[in-house]
Amino acid sequence: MALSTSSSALLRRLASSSTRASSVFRATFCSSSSGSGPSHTPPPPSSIFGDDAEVANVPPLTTPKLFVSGLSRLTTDEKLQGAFAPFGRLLEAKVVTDRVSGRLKGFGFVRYATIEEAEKAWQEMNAKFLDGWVIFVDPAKPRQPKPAPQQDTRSSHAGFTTNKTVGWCG
DNA sequence: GTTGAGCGTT
Repeated sequence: MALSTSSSALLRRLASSSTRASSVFRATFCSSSSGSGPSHTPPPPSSIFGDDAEVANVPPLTTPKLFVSGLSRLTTDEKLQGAFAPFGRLLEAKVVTDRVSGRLKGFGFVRYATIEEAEKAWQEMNAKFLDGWVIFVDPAKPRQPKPAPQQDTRSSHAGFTTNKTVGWCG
């Protein structure tokens, strides 16, 4: 099963209406009871994993940079930084702003010092509330394929000049 | 004065 942005996109639809999201969450938690069952909640079988409870539930990150979506349009860099700061050393926390409208796009990026901290923040902050909205954390993709590394086009004196020996030596 | 897809300006 693919546990990735797809599922996040699905959940985000359910969590969109903040005021009416309670019914969605309630339906999620009430799905165990089929109706004719008592209100007694069965304890979780913690010993089912035995002594070898090693589940690869969390794939390792390949980048210390995280993509945070679902942000409120009131959430700024500082808010993002304040929310992700206690989980590790943030090297950068930025929300993306639209240059045309001048407003926040509703998602941002956080970059930690190590992948380890980024993983922790990922687990701790994914599908959590921030500024009244449910945010989703995912590994960030590389920013750009680096299209133009600035080659000097002014070099008319490039090292490709064919040194033509003109003239006769005699 | 925001209501919602998505991966960024330096």
